[in-house]
Amino acid sequence: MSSFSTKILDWYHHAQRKLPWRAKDPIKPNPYHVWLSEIMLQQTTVATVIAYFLNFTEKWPDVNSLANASIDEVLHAWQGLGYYSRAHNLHKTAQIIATDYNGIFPNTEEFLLQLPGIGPYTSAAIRAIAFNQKSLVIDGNVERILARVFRLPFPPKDDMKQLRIVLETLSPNDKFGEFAQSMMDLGATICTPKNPKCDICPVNNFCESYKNLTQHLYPIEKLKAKRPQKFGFVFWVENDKGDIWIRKRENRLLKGLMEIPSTSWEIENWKKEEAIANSPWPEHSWTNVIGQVKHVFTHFELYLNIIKIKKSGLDLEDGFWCAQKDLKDHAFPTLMHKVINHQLGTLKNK
DNA sequence: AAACCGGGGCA
DNA sequence: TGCCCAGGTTT
Repeated sequence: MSSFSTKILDWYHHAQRKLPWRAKDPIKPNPYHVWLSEIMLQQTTVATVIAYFLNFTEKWPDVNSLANASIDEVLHAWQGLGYYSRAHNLHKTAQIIATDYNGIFPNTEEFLLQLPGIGPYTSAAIRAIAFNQKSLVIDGNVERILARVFRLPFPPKDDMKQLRIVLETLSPNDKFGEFAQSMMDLGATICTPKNPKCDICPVNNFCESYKNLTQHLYPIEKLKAKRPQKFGFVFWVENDKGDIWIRKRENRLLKGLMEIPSTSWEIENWKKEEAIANSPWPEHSWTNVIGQVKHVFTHFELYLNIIKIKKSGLDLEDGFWCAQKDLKDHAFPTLMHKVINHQLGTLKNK
């Protein structure tokens, strides 16, 4: 009787899922590609990541060239991908590897964990996939598979130690990188959150929940808190030439990205007069609200009211005029793309 | 231990 | 529209 790992590795080789960061067989994995893809894939789907990965590797073919880029260039290439602290940490880590490691990726947990943006998951993934070391790679896919195979009676994140123990019992003694990737592929394509395709699953013989057709009951879920709503105003300022006043965010949320100036975002909606009093230009006569934009973050829903003035010769320190055709050269979060699109139509070159 | 941090895909 | 997701850092 075949083992779990034999079955899933056979399936993995047969499926031959082609992803741009995956090395083709005789060629060794490129640690730079593995690292870059793993950072991009945090909280982000494969379909979204592919285009960003291709663009990054074309712009910056190796870790040294990425280290030599400016943070603004990196943020611009990252815009739309979300979780922008990943881009800051990516850039910092590239510079550390270029200067402290002579451009060579470290391959031990001790050194990998010292790099910004690399925690236990990413360290394990890099060691397995880039260096074929034995490590226990546990992401959301693997958690879901383990919960179903073993009918785990608790939400997976509540006991990571137990997860490592049961994963160990399924793991092979070689092909560590392929096993890690095969588990994540299985979770992404067969052992999916909804409607898992158990009838064609290569390891359904090993799955205790499938034996009782209880796979839909696993993993056990935690209760989630409801997302609060927040409200703000954005101030659309144009001069005679049609240029737009923009500035760089200093707040921790969306730090380093550009914005159309806005109030803070509060639980209570602003009255228009209060919002204006808190704008950089409280003395000017603003239009009524000319548009509204909704954006959902992980932890709150944001509703923005847009108001507008036409003004030239502003003399503020925290921003600058940007011609409409040059907006594409700056890194805006998707939230601000919605505001710009509302005013100007589709922003080109997004 | 819990809160914080974005966005796109999909039913 | 609501729910899902290839985590790490900060508090």
